[in-house]
Amino acid sequence: MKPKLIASIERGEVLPTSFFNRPAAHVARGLLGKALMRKRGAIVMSSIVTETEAYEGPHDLASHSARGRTARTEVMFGPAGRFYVYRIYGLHWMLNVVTGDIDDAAAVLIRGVDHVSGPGRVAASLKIDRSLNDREAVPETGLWFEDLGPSLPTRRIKKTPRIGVDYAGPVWSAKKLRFVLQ
DNA sequence: GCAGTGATCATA
DNA sequence: ATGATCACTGCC
Repeated sequence: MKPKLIASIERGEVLPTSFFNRPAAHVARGLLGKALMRKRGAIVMSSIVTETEAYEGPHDLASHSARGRTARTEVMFGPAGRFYVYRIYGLHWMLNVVTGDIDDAAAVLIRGVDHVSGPGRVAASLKIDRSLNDREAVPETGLWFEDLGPSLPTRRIKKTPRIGVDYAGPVWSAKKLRFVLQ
């Protein structure tokens, strides 16, 4: 399904930096049901976040930051509310938003919006690439989040292990840090 | 099931 | 410089 044009939907409040300056799991859960806004030229699109994954700090063996501070992961060690965008398998862009305090090195992966399933497809549908890396989630960037209203009831949120993180070992691959809007 | 695809990082 | 790995997707 194509994202709706902004003209046809109600506008919400821009999520502030403080929203992201919390533990990754809280942010991942909190982002479900929020609007992911994308502005390119004169076109503004709005998509509802339906699936996320939390990647905690360097102690989380599934997190890129567990490998230490590198050129790629540098943004994870920075302030909350910035995007961490990287390419995987030479093909797909992954969209994350950094969470927690500086040096927490945590982030949330956007895995699904509306009827778009899979993080690579999310980025493709929103025309997201490296140019968004290390940019702030504010309207001026052209990519940001908005709160549309009341928070979701817990029963609509399903928690499961994260996808594709077997390399993290039995303990961290089993942690229920994936959040899906039912 | 598995090929495609290339950046990234450790090793040298 | 070289090689392994990869928070995936699409087609068999």
